[in-house]
Amino acid sequence: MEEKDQTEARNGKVCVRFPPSPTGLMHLGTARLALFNYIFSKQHNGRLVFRLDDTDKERSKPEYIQDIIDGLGWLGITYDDGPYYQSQRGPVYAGFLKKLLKDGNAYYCFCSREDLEAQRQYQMSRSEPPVYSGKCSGISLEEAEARLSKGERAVIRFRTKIKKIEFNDIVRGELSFDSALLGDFVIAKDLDNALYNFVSTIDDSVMGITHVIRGEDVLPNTPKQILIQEALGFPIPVYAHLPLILGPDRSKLSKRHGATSVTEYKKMGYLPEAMINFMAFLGWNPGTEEEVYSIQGLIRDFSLEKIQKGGAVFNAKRLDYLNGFYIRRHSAKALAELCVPYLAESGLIALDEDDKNAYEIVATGERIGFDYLEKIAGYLQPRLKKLAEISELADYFFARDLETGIDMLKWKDATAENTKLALDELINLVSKIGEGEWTKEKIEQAILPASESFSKKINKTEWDRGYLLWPMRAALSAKKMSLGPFEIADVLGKQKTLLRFRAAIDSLSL
RNA sequence: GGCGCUAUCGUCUAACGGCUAGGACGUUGCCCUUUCAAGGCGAAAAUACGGGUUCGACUCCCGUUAGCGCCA
Repeated sequence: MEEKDQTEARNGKVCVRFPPSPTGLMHLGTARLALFNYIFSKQHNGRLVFRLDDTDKERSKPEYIQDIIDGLGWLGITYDDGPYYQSQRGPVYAGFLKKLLKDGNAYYCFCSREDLEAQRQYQMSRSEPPVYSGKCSGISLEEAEARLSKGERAVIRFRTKIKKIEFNDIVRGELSFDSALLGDFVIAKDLDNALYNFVSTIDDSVMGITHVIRGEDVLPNTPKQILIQEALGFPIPVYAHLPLILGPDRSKLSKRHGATSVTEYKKMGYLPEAMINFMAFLGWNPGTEEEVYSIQGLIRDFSLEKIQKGGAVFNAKRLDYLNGFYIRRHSAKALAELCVPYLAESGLIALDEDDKNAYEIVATGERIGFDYLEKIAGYLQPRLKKLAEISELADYFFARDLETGIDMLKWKDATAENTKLALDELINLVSKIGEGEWTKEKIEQAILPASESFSKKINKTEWDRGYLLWPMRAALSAKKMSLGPFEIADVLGKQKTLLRFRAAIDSLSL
């Protein structure tokens, strides 16, 4: 409720921001921050500003910017304003630095790195807080500028007022910091090179950000930012510091965990809706037992107040489960459409430039329609955790010759002779099914009863359909694990099914 | 070293100060089944520790421990 009051007090739209540093690919932690800001802005009919905090010129790369933009696009996270680039906003920051200098809220510091380091070591050895001594705080602006013009080097420090800084964090409640422990901190290397902490504060204020929703790793920066905002007469935004996403070792998710970028998840065949659902439930839950949430559901039920305070370890198995769940929710048609790029990527099929509904099986040159893919997708649906797995699970539908042989084809203790008998029987049964009635049900009706009597035929006392069905499945798939035999036969069609049975008999080399 | 944040099954989490501490993933047993999945029904699995406050503490307070974060 308090949050609402502060929101209204801003006399306008709620405005949030997503300001990644493009110094690496966008991983889950960053994407989740974007997601929560997006949801919050939608809930309040507000505005989301996209800003690239690219002041680190060495580490910021255009390809990382592209990766972030691609990732957001894929997840369906849109923004209302931006992207802004901090690297292009130098004059704005210089202006505010000059103002602080002129008002005496900042000053030039000529202390050398070595002196500062020595002082810090000394303070730490005496268990004192490592704060700047304030040695240069008495140097007037005129004197400082004179020294600068003579080529002396200096940084710009903020003149910290000793006070208790208190603010209300939506996630963490009342927080208070003693500014004496901060000292006069550095805000810029010089007028043209303001530091991260300073520029992001300036931008948040200038851009009218009402709610700063960010990771708790920057929580210790907040008092400094509030001090800067106060000195410049800016309103203080509402803060919400979210718990971090952790790697398996419980440390902040980063590159060394192999933190996968969002675009990488796309390549592996994760669905954006699964990613959204998964990310939202890292640190948040609706307080009910409902665990399936679309973006619309999140906009309806999400609230910052319900966010967990502790960091959340990323659980890949759960993501896989969710992804499989969402895959199963699609229609066979929709799933097949999603799978086409993966099948093409792995070289199983080629797209037809002229006919959007036609594909070519690369290994055989055979032309197939979309219905072939749709059938496969429908059958494979329960086994798919990631879209990219389609290629491995469906490869035998796109193969020319299969490697079978006795070890693959025999069921349990069956001999090569038994197995040949089974395949002969299958050819016989299948031949009787007309092309026009070639469906999974018809094939099953033709073969299942025979499979029940077949074990007797080869003098097995135990009733076991496997003596007929395993060779069938193996002959059609050449795999120890695959779809059911009737499903495969259905997809393959009568001709290819018979062909594979004969090839299997040949592979027995009797 | 200083400051800060955090603490419920292996993981994500639920539980106005009041039930056998609930759910999900994972693990596991059974069912279904030619294989592998999916599905159905079960099981094991947690309040970090120590003090208070209270008739009663996962919940509130203090301390300890541990983890993490920030500062160079």
